[in-house]
Amino acid sequence: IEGIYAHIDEQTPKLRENLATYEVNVRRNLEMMPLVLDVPIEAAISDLQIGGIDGEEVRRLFDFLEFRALYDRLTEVLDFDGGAAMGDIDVIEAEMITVESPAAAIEALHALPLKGPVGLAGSFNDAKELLGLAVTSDVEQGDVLWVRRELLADPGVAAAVNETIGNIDTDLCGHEIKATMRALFDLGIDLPGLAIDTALAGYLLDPAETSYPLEGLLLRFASKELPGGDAAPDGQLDFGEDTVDEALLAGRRALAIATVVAPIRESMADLGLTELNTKIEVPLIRVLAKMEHLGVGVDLPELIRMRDDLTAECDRLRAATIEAAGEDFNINSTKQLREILFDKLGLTPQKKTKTGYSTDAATLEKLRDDHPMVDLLLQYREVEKLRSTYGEGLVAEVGPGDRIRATFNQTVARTGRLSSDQPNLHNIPVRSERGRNFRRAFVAGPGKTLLIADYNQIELRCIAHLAEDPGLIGAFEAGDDIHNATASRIFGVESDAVTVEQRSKAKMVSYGLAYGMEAYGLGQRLAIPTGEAQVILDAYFEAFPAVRKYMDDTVAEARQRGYTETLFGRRRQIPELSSSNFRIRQAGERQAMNAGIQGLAADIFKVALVELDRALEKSDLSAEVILQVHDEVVLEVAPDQLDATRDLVVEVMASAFDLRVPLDVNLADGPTWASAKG
DNA sequence: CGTAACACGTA
DNA sequence: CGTACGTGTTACGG
Repeated sequence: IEGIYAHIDEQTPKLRENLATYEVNVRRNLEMMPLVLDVPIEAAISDLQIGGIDGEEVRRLFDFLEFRALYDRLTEVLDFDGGAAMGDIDVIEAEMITVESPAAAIEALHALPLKGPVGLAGSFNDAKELLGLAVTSDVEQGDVLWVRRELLADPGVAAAVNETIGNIDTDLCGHEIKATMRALFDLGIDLPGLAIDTALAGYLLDPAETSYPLEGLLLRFASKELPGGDAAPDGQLDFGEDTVDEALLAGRRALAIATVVAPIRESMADLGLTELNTKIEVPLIRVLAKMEHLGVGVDLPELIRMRDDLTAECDRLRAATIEAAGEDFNINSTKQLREILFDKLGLTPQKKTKTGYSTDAATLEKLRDDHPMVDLLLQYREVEKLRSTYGEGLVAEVGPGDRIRATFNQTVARTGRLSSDQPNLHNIPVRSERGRNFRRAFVAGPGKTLLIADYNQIELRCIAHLAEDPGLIGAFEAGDDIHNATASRIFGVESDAVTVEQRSKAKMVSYGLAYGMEAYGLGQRLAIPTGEAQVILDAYFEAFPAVRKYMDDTVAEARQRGYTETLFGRRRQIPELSSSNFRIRQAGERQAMNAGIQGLAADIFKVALVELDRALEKSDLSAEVILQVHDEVVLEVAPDQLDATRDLVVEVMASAFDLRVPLDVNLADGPTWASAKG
């Protein structure tokens, strides 16, 4: 506790700020939910990140921070008596049912009651290989069946799993279950009956968290703990008991999941998240697991060739840049580069970062004519990026069958989008010619071809729908080139008289405003004075007045409620909206403006993905979705089914959701990902 | 070894 | 002084 106080002395201003917003939330909770107040105090303790200290210390901490009044109110309403509530937390314990033969496993699986929520927990080793499966048998008794991997690999056992917990009617529950589903596909096991994933539920309740550990949910929603969870902190030796076996750890987790499901469902219902969860997010888990399981084919020799070519050119450009600089230095070090450019060569700094003058591409672009090394450096940066991130990076991720199997994260992006890692397939280059070449290395499997479908201007269409702007809606309904139509209205010229430059500016404005861009930012991007940018912005809002009203209303509503909500009910807290810091508050306003737009587009896309997978499974087509990039899907298709698959994809994507404007879908096909061009 | 900072790729 | 991400690199503290 002394350590905490010492820390508080340093951090007091920041802590006070956090606690101020926290207090607002608790007060609101107190007013809104006077009967379910066991949640806030637990949340309070975990929010303060002082888990492990007892009630008396919590009280002292509240006291110290001058929140004694709040504490008193909480204890009064909660009947929370300091120490007792913290001390008497139940610990989850499991009684494992283990089986030694396929026959015993099959019998045990069929003997599972499967009544009420069934907790399922996979166990993995460091290499992320599945070690076995824990399935709750009797949650009250704490009985959990453990089936280890060797038994799951038996076809009879796999079939029994499919027939029991794979049954669509099972109330199957998991936590970060996608990884388990993905591993089970290898064994021919499919779990289409999944009803809820508690980590995903945690994300829907608050998408701003960085992770959703089961331990935290268990404490918050069931006031229980997992034993042995408090491993020795990093850097300290753990002199605890012998290694607990994997089966028991997974068993406890399975029980914890089954325990926490009911109150989590209640919370989701309270926030209106049930339909979003059951209709979209949960079904999406299996679709993503399938995509991850299949992976995308790569032309490995081609990829290696590209990497080697880039390496050679990198070496050449690095040498040339250092030669031009007249001094050896680490070209990848911005710190060293700054000294060369601005101290030694005396070039004019453009803008500053936290640690000194910036050396980013925009800066270097302006200095290009001032010294020969600048142009070489820009070339080096471009090639080095391609070499390291995409050349080396992609080659390192190629798996069995020359396929790359990324992870599609469903609980990361605060807007509801997906993200991809290991590798990130959402940022494979496309804009520059050289970068785009990497897409030629993403290929269809043997005897297959790729079909690529993407939504045309989906975010702008979302704006048109949300703002109900007659001008925007009219342009989309007429099927006009939207940037041309916008330019025509902004600059007051006939649509056939719009110049390339005007169209480009209109495009910049359209996308900028979805992010809350202001005149200064627009001016920077268009390389024009802020005043001129303001004129363009004013003209835009005059042409599309409903858009400005939508933006204003959205921010006002978000500020009043403390969160934003998409059309599908996806919530996002934005505490920055009540910050006393002008800059932070403005950032919050931009996030609020963007959340409904990007979020709606993400929701529509998720619906399309789920329905596309469902329609393909129902059809006799063999096509499979293998990639997703925010508004684009890539499918692997048998060439003789191309026409039929195209029809189905367009139909499903275009009708995923009824907006006030049509959803337009672009199609392309070919042997590689490069076949698609916007 | 982990983290911050910078830079830069995508929608 | 435009939103949302993930990765590679260097620098730096423990």
